[in-house]
Amino acid sequence: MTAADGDRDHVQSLERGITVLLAFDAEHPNPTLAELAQLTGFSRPAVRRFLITLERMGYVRGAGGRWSLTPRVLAIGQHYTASHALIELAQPHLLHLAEQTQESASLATLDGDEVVYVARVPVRRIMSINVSVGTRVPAHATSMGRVLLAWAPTEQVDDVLARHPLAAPTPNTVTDVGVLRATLAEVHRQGWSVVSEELETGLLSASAPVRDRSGAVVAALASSTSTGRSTVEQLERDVVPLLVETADRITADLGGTARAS
Amino acid sequence: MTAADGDRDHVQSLERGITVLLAFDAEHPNPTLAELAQLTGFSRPAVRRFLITLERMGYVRGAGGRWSLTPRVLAIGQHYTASHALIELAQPHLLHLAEQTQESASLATLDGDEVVYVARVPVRRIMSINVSVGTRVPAHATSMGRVLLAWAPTEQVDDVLARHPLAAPTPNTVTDVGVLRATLAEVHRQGWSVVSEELETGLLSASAPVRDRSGAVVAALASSTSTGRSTVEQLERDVVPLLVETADRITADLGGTARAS
DNA sequence: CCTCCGTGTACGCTCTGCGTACCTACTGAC
DNA sequence: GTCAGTAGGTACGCAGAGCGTACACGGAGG
Repeated sequence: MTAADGDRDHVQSLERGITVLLAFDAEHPNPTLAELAQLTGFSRPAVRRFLITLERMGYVRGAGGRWSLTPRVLAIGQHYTASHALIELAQPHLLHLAEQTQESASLATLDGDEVVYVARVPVRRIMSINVSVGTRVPAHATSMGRVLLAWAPTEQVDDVLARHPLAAPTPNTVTDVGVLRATLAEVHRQGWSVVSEELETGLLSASAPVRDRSGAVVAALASSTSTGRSTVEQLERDVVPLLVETADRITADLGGTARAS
Repeated sequence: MTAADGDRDHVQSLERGITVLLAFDAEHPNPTLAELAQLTGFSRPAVRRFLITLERMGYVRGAGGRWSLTPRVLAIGQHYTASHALIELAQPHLLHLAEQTQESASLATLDGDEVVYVARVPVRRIMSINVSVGTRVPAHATSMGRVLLAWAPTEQVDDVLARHPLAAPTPNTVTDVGVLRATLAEVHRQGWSVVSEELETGLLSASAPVRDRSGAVVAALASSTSTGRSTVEQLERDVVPLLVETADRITADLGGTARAS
């Protein structure tokens, strides 16, 4: 159409259909057809076609002029989990870590400039937001993100640090690129990271890298607590060794070795 | 095309695109383009178009002739969670229940003849399969399924029980329709369900209903343990009251009351 | 009664999406 | 070195999938 759209190898209906699926959220849990049309910007008949297709596939349900997502939507995410052996493998180790520390244990991966939780054993509610598998947080402000960035390709790190301004969820968040680079070097050297109150006030967490058989860091293991129950010093002394050991064990399960790189 | 396909209001490209996305699984975590074409039955150029579209949306990544899912896929499932206030609301109660019982706590919903876990706090690994949010199990063989069916519309129950043969994962699984109906009536009457070793040998679980403000049962809360650590009698005596109380509290959070119906 | 909200349907046009066919790049056998 | 045999990319022309406009309909509220 408008020349700029001229994208070859782009399947319009697929993107539009997924856009419709994603239009369901906390603000619009049971939209009407007209509402969805407005939200997505597509015509009503178009949205209706997508909805009917999605309904046949079992992802949405229409009743009384209102539409809603079905739990089958959750199955889509399962395919990510299933296709990454690491996640299934890590589960028992996360449980063990959570039991030993009596704190929430998490496994996360880097996606762009964000950290994505891919497995989790919650113990207490510490964060204000409800962290679950799939939740994303800014990488530079978390111990998991620091670990993942510390071993990431240079260009990827540059890319993340180049974003301005870097989000600062708390007054403590380090956003100075120079300081961050130094921190990453330090994390790389010592093999773990502890971050205090940079993502959320009162939140404290430690993280260690998990490697695949090629030695590449593919995930970060973390244990999170609150400033009310622990301190940076306690974490470094008591939790970090356990964390590193657990991460190395997951690495070993993946067929890797815990060498530095 | 072949007349039989003549389905109006069906968007082919959307269904095909999602089919490509779902072709990634444990057996095919890093397929090649040709592999995906074979798996889905679509032509290579078609699959390529879908992949490129999905890649632009951030759901897949292609490298070295191999494709893989990105963690962004998990975000799709988040929309289900976000659009159901119940799930977010229930989280702290699940944590509390898990802490008090020192056993895994789960919240599930009915979808067709299966129960789908929609929230979960794992404590120990008891089941052989890795249960996570999105996991599906046959409804008739679980305490959660029994609870959900006990309050489901008659026709839905008929529909589930009409499936032959009903799956029998263990020798203990009740598959006799008459017995099941009697059990459902009993569950409805007493307000909870305990099931022993019908889904998996050694697995024991109790469940209670969660209602919305209209009084309809919308989810089942469960606590699971193993025959090695508890018995049906212990569960009924110690866990069921706690379970019912917790379920009622979630119901109250939803603005409902714990009346029978 | 009419109006305003909403959904469903018909229909013709266009451009999206289709697959065939062909080309290129790499790998390994011999 | 050649030559299959494998893979992925691309061009292209056709068909029909998917598009939006326009209209019918049904219920709620004035």
